This record gives sequence, structure tokens and C-alpha cells, in this order.
Amino acid sequence: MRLSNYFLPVLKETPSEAQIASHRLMLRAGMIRQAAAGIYSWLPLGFKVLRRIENIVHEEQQRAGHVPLLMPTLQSADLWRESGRYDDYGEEMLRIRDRHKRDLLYGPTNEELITDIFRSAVGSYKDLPLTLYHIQWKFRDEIRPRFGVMRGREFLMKDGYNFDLTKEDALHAYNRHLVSYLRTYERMGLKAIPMRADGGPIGGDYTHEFLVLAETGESEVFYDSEITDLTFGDREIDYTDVGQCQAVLEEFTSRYARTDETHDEAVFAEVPEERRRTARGIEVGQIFYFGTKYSEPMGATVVTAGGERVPVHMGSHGIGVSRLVGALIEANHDERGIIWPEGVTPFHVGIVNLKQGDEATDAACEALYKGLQALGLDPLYDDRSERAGAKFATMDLIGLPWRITVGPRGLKNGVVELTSRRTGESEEMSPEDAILKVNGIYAGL
RNA sequence: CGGGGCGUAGCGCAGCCUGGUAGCGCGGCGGUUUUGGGAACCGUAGGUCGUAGGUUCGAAUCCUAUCGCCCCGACCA
Repeated sequence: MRLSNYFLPVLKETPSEAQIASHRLMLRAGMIRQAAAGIYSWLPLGFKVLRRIENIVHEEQQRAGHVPLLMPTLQSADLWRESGRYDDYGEEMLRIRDRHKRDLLYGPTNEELITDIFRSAVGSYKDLPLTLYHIQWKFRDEIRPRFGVMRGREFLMKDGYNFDLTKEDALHAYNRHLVSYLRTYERMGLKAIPMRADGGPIGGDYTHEFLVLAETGESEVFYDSEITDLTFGDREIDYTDVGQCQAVLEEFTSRYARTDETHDEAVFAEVPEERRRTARGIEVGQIFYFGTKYSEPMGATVVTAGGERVPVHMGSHGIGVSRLVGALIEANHDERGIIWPEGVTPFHVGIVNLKQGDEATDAACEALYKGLQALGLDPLYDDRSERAGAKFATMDLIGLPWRITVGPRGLKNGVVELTSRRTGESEEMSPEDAILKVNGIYAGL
């Protein structure tokens, strides 16, 4: 993309309503614009990041064997009356009435709808196990939306639901989700720690939340410092292997890690003192096993091999996709702006032309731009007639992890400069080598 | 929902207390000189002062109501 053809309304000054880094930077970098309290338009740059996160979630879900579909944002109140949650959910649910005076709601989650789909189409144990998921906008009428997309009222969430014949099968699904979530966050360059959590309105005894450590996090967390050393890495995993998934769960949940909801001082005291940590975290996902809580009242049953009709065991699992954009920035920024991890960056590399209009630099930039694109990379070429400082400031603000600087001074010696946004380190090399180097950086992702 | 605060040009703000021609910086547009870390100068456009009532000769300013937004708390992916 050429910046002159793009829509990137960056702000030099910080809008007064933004208090935390991610909110400030998303507004300044032209990623979002507020439409109402807790409701945002996603401008091109923000939309691009959102889509990249969404894609990673899709890929990892499908790698784990989960099946995508798409349910609507508006749901009929009748289904929620059936489950008993229409009255239980409270003021957070946005209720709407249509012209025929029928009660609708903007879905805050989809247990009822998915259970309805399941029960009308599945009747046999032979159809199990099954995990369906979608990535769809949700609405929860928060009392007090804040922190930009971190606590919006409208937010994009991946929510998935597993249907299994037995509790054991459903717990495998639970473990499988934990593993796939570890992979998902790691691909985005985020360390998200699974912590024992509270069931909340969705309910269930088995539940873990995934927390990204950040000063601006809304939850207080307590953990054994050993847990932050764990990484999933590029190990191979067979998601159908019950033992493997179980082993990963045990590896990642055996150490103390809890939010304030479930924190237990007595148990925490058993962790060696030098490893005890108290911090703040951003919740970016949660997994539940809740048994037959919805299948029983809603009649989601299958017939077993023995001819018996039984309610299915279910669980649900969520990843806050739009919140992740904010969480990623909280975890990756400095005083100059955002620093995107390679896995989610909106553009792979920025090209800064220091002397727009100069024949040699223009030609070198064009060659770089086309060369990078030819390798399937997505560069952002700053071809505006701005001064060097303004171009650098924009690049730093929007946080592309790599920048190629092209100026007459370097070109005289046949070199351009490749700079890491994270470390600030620059290296001079020929344009051809710069293309190869950038290609190499992204080859594994 | 309790407490606090704010709505004045695209953004950041002053003016309000003490009523009398609506301002500043950034940004935009045109021009000149510049050009390796948000350039300088000149010119220029842009505002029913959130909205509705009221008081007054006169309201951004005082009064009332209302809408919106932000912050702290309780609640939450």
C-alpha cells in the first residue's frame, strides 16, 4: 500500500478522553474512532490488525478440529426464556423490540442459539464429538465502558461450543481448547497465562481465564513466577490425543496462577516466597466446561449406542478478538508508539522515502516496494512529500516492526537501511538484501 | 447505579467567576524558502459556543431542563 492512497488519519495530539496507552495509541495511529460510548468504528489500520488476529484465531481453531459457522448478532428472546437466562442476565443484555412487538436481544453470547442449532440437527452419539465456533460481534451493555476497545460495549469475540457424549470426552475438549489457546496467543507474540477462574454467569466448575500481564490490566493476579518461563514453542501436538492434551494442561496449570476471584492466600503461601508474584492482567480468553447446564433444560440430547437418550456434555470457550488489539498494544509499545509483533502487524515493513521526488530514491523505493510484494509481503510505502522527521514519527507511531529507509546518501553507496522498531538497531545493506532479509523474518510466520 | 468532571473550528485548549465584536496552538488549503527524526515565514478557509427553554437592551458567559462524553467505585470477554 502506498501511504498517499491509504486512509491513515494520525493525530499529533492525544484526544483527551484516552487514559491508557492502548486507547491513546489506537486513536493517534488512526486505528479506531469512537462512535458512541464503548462503540467504535475500525479505521483501515485497526481493521487490518483485527483481521489478522481473527485469521490466526480461525487457523488455530481449525487446526484443533473445530468447525466454523456464523450465528447472527440479533437473537430471539424466546430461546433465552427457555434457558432461563432472559431474566437472569440482567441489565447488561441489550433488549430490542421489533415492529411486531416481538422481543429480541443483541447477543452477549451464544449458548442458547448454538444449543438450538445442535438439538435440531443432531440426534445420535455417532455425530459426536463436535465443536462449533464463530467469530461475531457481541453486545454487553456495560455500566461503564472504558479503555477504548478493552472494555467496549460492542466487541468482537470468538466463541466456541463443544458437544460430547460423556464428561470425559468434554474434558478432553476442554484440554484441547487450552492447548489451542496457548498456541493462538503465542502466535500473536503474546504471553497469556491460564489462571484458575470463576464461573460467572455462564457457570461451570472447570474454567480457566487467560491473562496477559500488563500494568493497566483490570484484574489483580497472583502467580508463581515459574509460569512465565513456560512456552509452547513449535512442539507438535496431536489434538485428538487425550494424553498429550492432558499433559500440556497439567504442565501449564500445575503452578499457582489465579485471579483475585479465586485467589487463596493459604495456598499461595506454599509457593516459595521468591517466586510469588502479584501483578495485574488483562483477560483475553476463557474456557469452561459446564456439563449439561444448557443441554438438559433445552433438550439437546443424543441417543447412545445402547438406545438411551442422554443430554450432551458441553463447554464454551471465548477469545476477545477486539480486546486483543488493545492488549497487544498494552504489552508492546514505547513512548513513540506501538511496536507490533510480526505475527499481527498490519504491514510487514514500512518503506520511508527520505527525498520524495528525487529520481534515484523514488526509483529505489519503487523497486523495493514491488520486490517485497513479489514475495507476497505487504509493505507500506510512505510516498508522501513529507520531511524525514514526519515520516519517521508516523512509522514509529503505527508501529511496523521493520522499516527500510531510502535516502540519497545511502544510495550513493548502494545501500538502504533496515531498522528494527523494537530495538532501534539499524543495518545498512543493498536493497536486494533488505528484501531477502525481511522475507526471511516472515518466512516462519 | 453512587461520586466527580467536561461539552467552544478536524485535534488540543483559553475565554465563563465579573454578560457587550468568539480567540490561541496544531492540523487543512495556496505560496516562498527548506529537506536524514513531527521545518520557517506569508496568506487563507473553517465555529447556530452540545440541545431546548428562561432572565436581560444584549447570553459562550447567569438560571432551568435535557442529551452526550470522560474519570473513580461496584460489575464484566
